[in-house]
Amino acid sequence: MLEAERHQLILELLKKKNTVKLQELVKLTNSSESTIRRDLTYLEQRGFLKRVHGGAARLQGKLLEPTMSEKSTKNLHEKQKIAKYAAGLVAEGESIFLDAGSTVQEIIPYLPENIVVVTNGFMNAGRCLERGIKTFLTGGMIKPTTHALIGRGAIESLRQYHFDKCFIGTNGIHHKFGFTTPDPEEAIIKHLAITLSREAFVVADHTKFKEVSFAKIADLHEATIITDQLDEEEMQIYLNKTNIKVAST
Amino acid sequence: MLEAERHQLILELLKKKNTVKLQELVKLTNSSESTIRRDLTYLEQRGFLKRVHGGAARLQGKLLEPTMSEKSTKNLHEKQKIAKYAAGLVAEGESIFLDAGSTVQEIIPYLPENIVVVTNGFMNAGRCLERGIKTFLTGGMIKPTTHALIGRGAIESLRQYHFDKCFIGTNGIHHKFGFTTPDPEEAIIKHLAITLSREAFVVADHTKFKEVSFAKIADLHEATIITDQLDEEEMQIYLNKTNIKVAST
DNA sequence: AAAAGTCAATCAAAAACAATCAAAATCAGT
DNA sequence: ACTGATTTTGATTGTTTTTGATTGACTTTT
Repeated sequence: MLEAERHQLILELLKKKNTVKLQELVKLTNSSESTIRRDLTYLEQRGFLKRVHGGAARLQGKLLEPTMSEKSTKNLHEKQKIAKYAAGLVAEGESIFLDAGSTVQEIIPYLPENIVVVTNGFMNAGRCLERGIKTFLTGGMIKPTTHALIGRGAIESLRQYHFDKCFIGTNGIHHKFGFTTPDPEEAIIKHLAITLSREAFVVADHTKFKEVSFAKIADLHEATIITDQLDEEEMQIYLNKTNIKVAST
Repeated sequence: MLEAERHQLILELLKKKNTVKLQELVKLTNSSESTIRRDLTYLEQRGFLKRVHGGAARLQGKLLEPTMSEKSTKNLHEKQKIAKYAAGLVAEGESIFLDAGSTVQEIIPYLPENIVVVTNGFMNAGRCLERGIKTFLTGGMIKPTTHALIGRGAIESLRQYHFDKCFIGTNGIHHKFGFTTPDPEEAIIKHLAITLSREAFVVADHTKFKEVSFAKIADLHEATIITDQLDEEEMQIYLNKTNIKVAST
C-alpha cells in the first residue's frame, strides 16, 4: 500500500472516529507497526493529528472551541434555526460583518461562498476560511476568553470598511436599555460595526430578552432582531421600537 | 501504447481511485518503468496530479497540497535549532513582531510568557494564544495559502505599533539582491515590520542562501541573519554586508 | 511488582528513484 | 522511399527512500 494512501486512510478514519488504534491501522493496511508509527509521527508533525498512547487522536478540539464550547452547545438547536434564517438574508456578492459571538458563528456554514466577510472573531475567521470564503480580519488584541479582537487596533481597522449587512451577537435585549454585553471593549466594536452597515441585525435566542448586561451596544432601533420565538405580548413591546424577525422551523 | 493514450488512462484512473501505483500502470500499459515515470513527471508539471513515492495521487484534497504543511516538516530540525536561538534573544517584557513564515512559527514554543507579540500570521496568533502570550493581530485579508494577513488593512494596523525585535522569514538570501520572497504583498509587510523594529532578525536555514525569489523584502544590512550553518567562505561574503548569528547545537 | 503492551532508535534489505545512454520509432525534407 | 535529425522508449547505473525486524526503554494494566 502506498504511503500517501495510508495517510489518506488514517485521516479519513480520524474524521469519522475521533481516535484510531495503531493495531487497527496495522491490520487495515497490511503494514508493519514501524511503518504506521512513522506515518503517525509524520502526520502529527504536520499538525493533522495528535499521537496518543496506542494510536492517534483527532486534533482540532482545542483551537476551534476552547472556552466557548459550553456556550455554543446551549440552545444549539435554536441558534441554528436563527443562523439559517440569518444566512438566508445574505446574497451573493455582498460584504458582511460577523462579530465574535457564539450565535453568529453558527451562521457561517449556511453562507453563500461568493461573498466577502469581515470579522473580529478569530475563530470565525478560521471557519470562513475553511468554507473558502474571502475573509478579512480586523486587527487588535486577541481577548483570550472569547478570542475576539478588541482595542484600538480593532476599531481603526474596522473603520476602513463598509458593509451591506452585519450580524451581531448580544447578551441582553431590553426595551429600555437596548442591546448590552459584558465587555465595554466589545460593545464599542459591535456598535461601530452597526453604524458601518447598510442593514444591521442582532441575532439572539429568546433567553436574551429582558436581560441587561454591563455595557451598552446600541439602542433597539439601530438593528433588526433575529430570534427564534417570542410570545405575542412581548412582541408588542419591542415592535414599537424596532424590527423583529422570527425564524420559523 | 501511445503517449497521449497513457496520459488519458492515468488521469481517468486517478479520477476513480484517488491514487495509483507506478507498477500498476506498468502492467496496465505494457510500458517500462522509465516511461511511466516520465509520464507522471510530465503530468505533475502540468498540474494534473501529485507524484508520491511509488506512484501518483490526485491533487484536490487539500490534505495533500504542498502548501504550508509540507514546508514545515522540511529541515525541521534545523529550523528548531534556529528557533531556539532566536527565542533566546527575547527578554521578558519586550514587544516583538512575528511574521507568518514556517521557520518563525517554530520560535513560539520557546518564547518567554511575559511578552507582547504582534503577528500577521493567523496560525501563529493561535499558537501564541495557547502559550498564554498577550497577542495582537494585524488586520487585513487572510491569504488562503499561507494564512498570512496582507493588504492595506495589514499595513495600516501594523503602523500602529513599534517593536523591540522582529523575526522575519524569507525565501532567498543573496549578497546582491538581499532578502526576497514570492509574494510582493507579504514582502511589503515584512519590510514594514523591519523598519518598525529596534532590532530586526531574519531567520532562515542554510538552504535559503544564494536563492533569489520574486519580491524584495529588504537589503541585507537592514536585518541580522539567524541561521543554522554556513561555511567560512560564504560567511565572509555576507559578513561585509550584515550581521550573522549561527545557532549552534 | 510483574506482565503485557507500546514506544523510539537502529539497521539492513527491498523498493523506488533520478540520471544517463543507446536502441527503436517517428518525423522532415528531399 | 531514403537519409539524417528528433523524439520516444527501455535498460542500466548508482543513490535515496521506504520498509519491517529487532533491541531495550518506557507505560499501562493486572
